[in-house]
Amino acid sequence: MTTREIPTRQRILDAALDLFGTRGVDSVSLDEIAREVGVRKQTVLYWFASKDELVDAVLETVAAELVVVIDAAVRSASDDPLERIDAVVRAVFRPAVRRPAMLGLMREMNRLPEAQADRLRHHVRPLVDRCIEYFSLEMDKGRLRRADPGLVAALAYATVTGIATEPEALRSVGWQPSAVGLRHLREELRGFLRAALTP
Amino acid sequence: MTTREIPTRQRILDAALDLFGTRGVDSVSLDEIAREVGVRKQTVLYWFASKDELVDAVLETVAAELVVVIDAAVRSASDDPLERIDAVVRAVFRPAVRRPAMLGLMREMNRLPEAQADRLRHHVRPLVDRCIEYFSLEMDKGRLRRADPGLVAALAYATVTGIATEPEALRSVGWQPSAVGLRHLREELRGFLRAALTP
DNA sequence: GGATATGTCTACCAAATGGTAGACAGCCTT
DNA sequence: AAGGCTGTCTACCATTTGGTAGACATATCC
Repeated sequence: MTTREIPTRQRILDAALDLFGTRGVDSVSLDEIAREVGVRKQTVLYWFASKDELVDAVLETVAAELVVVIDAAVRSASDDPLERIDAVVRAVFRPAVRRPAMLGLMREMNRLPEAQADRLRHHVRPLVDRCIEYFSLEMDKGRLRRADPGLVAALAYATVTGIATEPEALRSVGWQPSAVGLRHLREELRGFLRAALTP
Repeated sequence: MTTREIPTRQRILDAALDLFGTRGVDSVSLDEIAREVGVRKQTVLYWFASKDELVDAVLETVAAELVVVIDAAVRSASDDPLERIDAVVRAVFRPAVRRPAMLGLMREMNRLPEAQADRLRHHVRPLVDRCIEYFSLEMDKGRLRRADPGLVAALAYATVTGIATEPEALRSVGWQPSAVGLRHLREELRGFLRAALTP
């Protein structure tokens, strides 16, 4: 294996993300991941000492990517808070289009054993704090509807990710998770959030 | 086993709901359910031919209960659409307080294999249709913000259930799923939806 | 060129899982 | 009283799972 190719470890992480995301962490066996990568299970266990460790690594990857992408959106060009929020929404939806498994994994995050959930919170926490701070600021300026900034941030977050990770409700009304479907949805959501957040 | 006690079948359903909801369908074994009920695994398999069938039965129970409770809320006393929506929100949150596993199971609904998801949709579909019809009507009357009624219904639904089933985001801001925490949350959500849905 | 390190493999294993076969005890009907 | 039905049990089983031990090949360093 020459050093020019994608290293095995990375390929394992990629395959694991896709499989965990689409079918759930517990339903996917190491064997399956190994098969997907074209390697033996023991090779997976060589790079990650246990399945738990692999799960942690995948979650960290996702969390880190999300944090980066949302963070970039939060301090986007525009000064208008609603434009900023829309940028965040776009940022959350973008990975959904490019990589549907990402959304599944966000859903998986809510059903982790407490130990793993804790490690994850540690990553996301600073981001949440920053958002709350920002919301609070804009509320003081009167540019966002006055309310408990923490709860509003959580509500907005839960709304966006709830929509993103709960395709069931949306599919029931004929919506399809295609790129164009997502754009339509995002536009509707934009109006929804705009109305909910402005004074 | 006299007929006065709770029949085994029901006790199995109850235990399965709790376990599936809190720990996820795949992570719970038949043995575990049986142990919870105080019976052997083979007794579980006597009442439900396979694990799949048990899962189906549990989901049907939950779906049926949700449909009834939401349906009742939809045609609640008040004529004000926002009061009605609030009644629905209350209806969704009530089981959350009384039986946290219910929420977990609602989350599980989004990660079912396609066959089971289909059977479930069949239950929920009429309810969704009714909601869409209602939204459409109120929009015509100008009492709700004009928009694609299907998408708005889905958004509202996803918002509520997203919030209800995604405690992660809320716990990050110090919110706790206690009865009083839920009340506080519901009040904030009420304002949120009111703003988002009114013209 | 030989030693060492790295990465992947073959060969196992113990535990758990969903599921089957069939015994058996109590109840109901005749 | 006898035979059948119902509900639960004991005893297995094949498969899958996460994980271990150690062989083997290739590359790197001295």
